[in-house]
Amino acid sequence: MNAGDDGVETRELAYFVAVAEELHFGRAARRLGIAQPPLSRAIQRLERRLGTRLLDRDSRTVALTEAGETLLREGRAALAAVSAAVRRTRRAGRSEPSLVLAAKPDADADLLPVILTAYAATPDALPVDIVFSAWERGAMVRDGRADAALMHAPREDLTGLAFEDLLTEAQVAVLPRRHPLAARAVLSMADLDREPLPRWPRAAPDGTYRMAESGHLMHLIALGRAVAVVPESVRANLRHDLVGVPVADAPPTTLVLAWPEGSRSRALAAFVRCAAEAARTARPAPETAHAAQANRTAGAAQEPAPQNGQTTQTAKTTPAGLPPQGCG
Amino acid sequence: MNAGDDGVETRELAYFVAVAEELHFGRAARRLGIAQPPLSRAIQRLERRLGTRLLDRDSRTVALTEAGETLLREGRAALAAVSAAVRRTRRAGRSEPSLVLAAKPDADADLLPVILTAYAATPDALPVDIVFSAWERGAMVRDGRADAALMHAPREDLTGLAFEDLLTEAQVAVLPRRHPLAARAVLSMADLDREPLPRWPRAAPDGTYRMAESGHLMHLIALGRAVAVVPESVRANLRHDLVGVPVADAPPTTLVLAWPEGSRSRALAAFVRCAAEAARTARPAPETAHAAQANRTAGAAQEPAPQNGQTTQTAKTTPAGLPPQGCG
DNA sequence: AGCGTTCATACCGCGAGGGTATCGCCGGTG
DNA sequence: CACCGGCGATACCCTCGCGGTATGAACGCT
Repeated sequence: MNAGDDGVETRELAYFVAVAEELHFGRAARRLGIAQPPLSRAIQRLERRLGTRLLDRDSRTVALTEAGETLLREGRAALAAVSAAVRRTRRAGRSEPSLVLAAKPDADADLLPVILTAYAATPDALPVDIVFSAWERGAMVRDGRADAALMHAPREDLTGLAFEDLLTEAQVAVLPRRHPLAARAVLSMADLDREPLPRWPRAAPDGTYRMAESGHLMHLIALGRAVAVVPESVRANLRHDLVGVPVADAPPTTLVLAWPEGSRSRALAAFVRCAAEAARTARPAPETAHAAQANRTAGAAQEPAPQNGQTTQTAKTTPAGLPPQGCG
Repeated sequence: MNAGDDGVETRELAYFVAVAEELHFGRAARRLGIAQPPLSRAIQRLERRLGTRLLDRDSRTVALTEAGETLLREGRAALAAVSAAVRRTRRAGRSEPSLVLAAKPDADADLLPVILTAYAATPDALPVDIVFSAWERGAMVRDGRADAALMHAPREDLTGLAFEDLLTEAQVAVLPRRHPLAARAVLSMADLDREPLPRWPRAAPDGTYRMAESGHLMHLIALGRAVAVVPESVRANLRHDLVGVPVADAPPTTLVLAWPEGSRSRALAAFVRCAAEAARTARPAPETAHAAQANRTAGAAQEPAPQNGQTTQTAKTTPAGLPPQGCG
């Protein structure tokens, strides 16, 4: 019933997104591998089709209009959806199927091997490819590059994803062994606020500075250039010159297995079930009390959608297909 | 960094979706308003680009392959995202902004007028357009036709939406006044299972048979052709020949206000906040004074003529700007 | 004023996309 | 079993949209 579009093609969206990101027709055209005039015309055509001005441009500067802002945001989402469709279709067409799991090194609470061996013992287990990424795992699941990802619940943005809790743990501050606070039995966030050092994860929403690898961060900490607040399970793998001190009032972190909303893959459902069970049996200990998932908020990046105490809750869904019973 | 697509255009996706839905090139072509040969070639081109066979066709029958299934699903989502982007951009470009709220007649627990008047009293309240739709409200929010929708939480699919709970209520069975069970003080789902009548909402996930308007359903029930399990608030508006009997083990229903995940609209955020607060304050004190609201139009309009059950009807509610009580 | 930068316009050539005609295949049928 | 009808694929043509080059117009800078 619904044709789905209005003659707006993905190419045009990609063109607009490029211009909106560069705010410069020449650079955008170069990035797109085309000349500048066709790009100008494409934007004009798009504006004509939408019946709205998208960019305020005065031959000296380019700025987004209100409509342009929304098209940038929505257009990115639409392009991501298209390329997710393409990727997932390609993967579904491969003759030898497999699962791609995105993980973050040193951040799986040593659960990864447990999950993998448990799943491998499953009747129709597929091969599982692991890809490591420190800060793109959510995007990888969303755009079809990965089938699932291990992520940290309140810290990372889970909008658009379905997920299953694996393990909730308290957080510790990672400090140099000789740091004044390192001897304390427990800290508070206020203690760290008084530290002159940059703290990680930092609140900065823009991609100012990201840690490509946790080893780098640990090195920085050892050098006395930063402190970090991380899930307590990383204490097990800390360098000898670092210590982890519990932070009493740091919100607990939940390791979750996330996958694209509405996935119908039977294999994925089996993997999720298996991972959840593996996590449950591997950590039979009833977790550290406060499990409150009250504000599992969307706004990891940028400001949260509704600005006042408004909380955006993400729907928690269960894997679609009915997974087969038994996990090894 | 990510171009966003692979040269796959929305037109091609729409073409494929049409064929996949019709499973017939000729009909699909007719539906798309093009001839059949170009459609065949477009599908072939798409298959070549994706490197996968999407349809198994033997000049007598057309069937989806595994990859085709996923492209149908994902492609629909991608097309919805594109048209959502277009619609939202168009709306953002309009000079006189407004909010579009999708509601279901007779299913708002009489909360709609409360919410509307409360929001209208807000400082920068926008005009609110109400569109009624019995079973498409989620899709309307997802694809940008509406900014928000009143939905019922466990009953309706909220994936891809952010939402805020407004009101949780128990469910009642609607029965003809002379029905044997109508005299009972309370029922169980098992009682209804033993009924030979079709029960609504039915479990059938496919769009076998949908009730375009609740009046039709009520009529069917009065005729003794069906029974329904609905939120207890509809008892207030039941026909005289029907009664509502509590169903003890029916899961409670939550009326939620849902909006697109990641919306950045300030107006929407204000509306959501206001609705939540209105619901909270309206609840403890059941309807008394505000029933005679002049603005009752929204909740009262019930007889619009949707011919094929598909059409939705709009009613514009301008903020009269009279009522007291601020919302923030 | 001259120059460089930047977006818009003019004009042109090519190829993708659509149309018509037809073929090949298959299943039903008298 | 030959014929017909329906369907998707192929062949061929044509148009128009997209991209390229050249140039114009507006603006900032020196």
